[in-house]
Amino acid sequence: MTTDTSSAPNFIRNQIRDEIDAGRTGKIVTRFPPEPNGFLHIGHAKSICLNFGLAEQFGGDCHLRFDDTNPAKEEQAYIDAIQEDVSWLGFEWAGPVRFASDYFDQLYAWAQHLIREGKAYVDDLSPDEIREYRGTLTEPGRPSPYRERAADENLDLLERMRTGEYAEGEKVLRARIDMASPNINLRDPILYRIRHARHHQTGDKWKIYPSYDFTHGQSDAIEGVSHSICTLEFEDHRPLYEWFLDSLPVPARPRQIEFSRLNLNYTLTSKRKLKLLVDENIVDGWDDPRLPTISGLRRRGYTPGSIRKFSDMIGVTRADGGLVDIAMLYHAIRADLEDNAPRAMAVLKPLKVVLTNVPEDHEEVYEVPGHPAREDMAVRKVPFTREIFIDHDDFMEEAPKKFFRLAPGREVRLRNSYVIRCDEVIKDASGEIEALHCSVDFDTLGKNPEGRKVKGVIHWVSAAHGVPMEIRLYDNLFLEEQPDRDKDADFLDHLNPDSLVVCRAIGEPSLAQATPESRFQFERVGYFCADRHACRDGQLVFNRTVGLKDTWAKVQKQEAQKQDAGKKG
RNA sequence: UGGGGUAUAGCCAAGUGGUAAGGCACCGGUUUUUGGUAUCGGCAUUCCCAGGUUCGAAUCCUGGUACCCCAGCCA
Repeated sequence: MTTDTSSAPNFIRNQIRDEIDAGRTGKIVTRFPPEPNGFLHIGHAKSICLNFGLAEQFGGDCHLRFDDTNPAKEEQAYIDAIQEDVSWLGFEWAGPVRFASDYFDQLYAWAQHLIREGKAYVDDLSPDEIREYRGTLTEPGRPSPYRERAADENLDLLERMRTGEYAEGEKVLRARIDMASPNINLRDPILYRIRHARHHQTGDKWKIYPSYDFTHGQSDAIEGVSHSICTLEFEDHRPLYEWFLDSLPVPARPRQIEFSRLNLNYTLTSKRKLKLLVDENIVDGWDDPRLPTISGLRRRGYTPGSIRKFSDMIGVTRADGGLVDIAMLYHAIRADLEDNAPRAMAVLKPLKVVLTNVPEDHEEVYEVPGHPAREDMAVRKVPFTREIFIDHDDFMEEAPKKFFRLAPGREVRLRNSYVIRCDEVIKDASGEIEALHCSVDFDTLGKNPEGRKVKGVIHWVSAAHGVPMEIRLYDNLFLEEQPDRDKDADFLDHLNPDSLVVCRAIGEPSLAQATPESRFQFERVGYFCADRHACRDGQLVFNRTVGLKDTWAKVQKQEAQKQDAGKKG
């Protein structure tokens, strides 16, 4: 898979191009600024591809900066996981990993600067009172009684907040802007709040922590970020972002640009809700293959290239309220794996077939290409014996005409091997099919049979040589396109009870060598990835990344609908 | 009902006054020892709606409509 830089244009890229052409900008510096309060998901991947992609395209830098201003929600484990995800996607940040907390000293000095300028004050109002004084969407706010405090007093109070003299919630530092602004973000936003919490980077040094608004733009400025790209919900914060840059002696003048965040159907891209699924053990951790987390996609079998391709496909715009079809993600990974995944045969629902005209001790071994179009991939040895397994879905006792597979009296090609005919169906006492007796046409190896056309080809595995495997068939976690659309309902009501189905499968012997995270196409079935945790110590465990397109399933569905309509009509 | 945004096909999305790119999905043909892949063809007389300007409008103007975001000491 190519890791070439995206060629897809977008409004941000066009804008930067124009700025460069007009000589209005210097070095391009972007940043990816996650808060380490959870794992990254596909929506973050879009932002990562955008920010790192822009830096690559324009010969600039992209920083990785943790926006760690709220120690109550953050953990070192998330910091580690986020770095691994970004690296896995194939991006390298410029310079060291950065933290907003690296700038806490500077931020504090700037807060003092604001106080001296009469642009900030310590407020003693309680959280409830602050909300009340803030007004509503349609009514202006009122000034706090503490708004006119003298600079010296404010300086002293802030210092005492810093050293832990007050309890949480007792005091805050606020910007002094405009309590009547129609933009609520400008109604004296909070700059610092008291938190007696240990911070993962700064330990117990601070008892107060700066807010996002007071941190973000200044951090960008300190790092020399030229373009600070974020999602649409921060658009209303831009005047505030600029107010701080205008009010402080910052070393650079970054510009904030917003784009719309990604919504994918049949899943969730809300960190809070993903965390709930993890915390409630509804899924198997943050890297559960059903989650749209980067680590979940990885474990499911997605490649970095496929995620980058997907990002290119969906584009970058300011249009909101959209919902991207997950079929696009499926397309992206199929396109990658079609070219790059070696092929193998695996039987998910084994049905024994006895080839009655093959001697008991007969054995032949085929050398089969690893990939139909890639000669660089190693050939594999596929043994053929009297007893084999085929997939239950490839046999029907009473088969419709359009069924090109095995049925009593019908012929089918064993992939890479002979044409066989089904002579007899063996059942147990309860009437369940136990095995099939078939006969081989030995004149069909590598050539078509005389005088008749055999349309069907099915995969199979030698019973004597096949290796047992656990296969995990993953499907969408939710049944609804937008599980959290109804704000008053519980999105958990839409969970798909069949999002994970486990199969006891049998694979061709070459699969015994599969290493964790190796990917295969199981021919006629789908793409599978050896589970990075469970596939070890001789255990073979594969996750279904995505199925192959299935025209037969589509035909079946249409036939069923026709029958339904027939009954009703 | 204050403020800030967004509307182009089932979905994503180019397009910036010269006569609607592309991708996904879908439908059909060809090839095929994967009902896969590949390949060929189809898929918006019209751009949220209504007026207006213009030789010419998705693009400009006016007035509507729908949807998204904001009232955390979260980010």
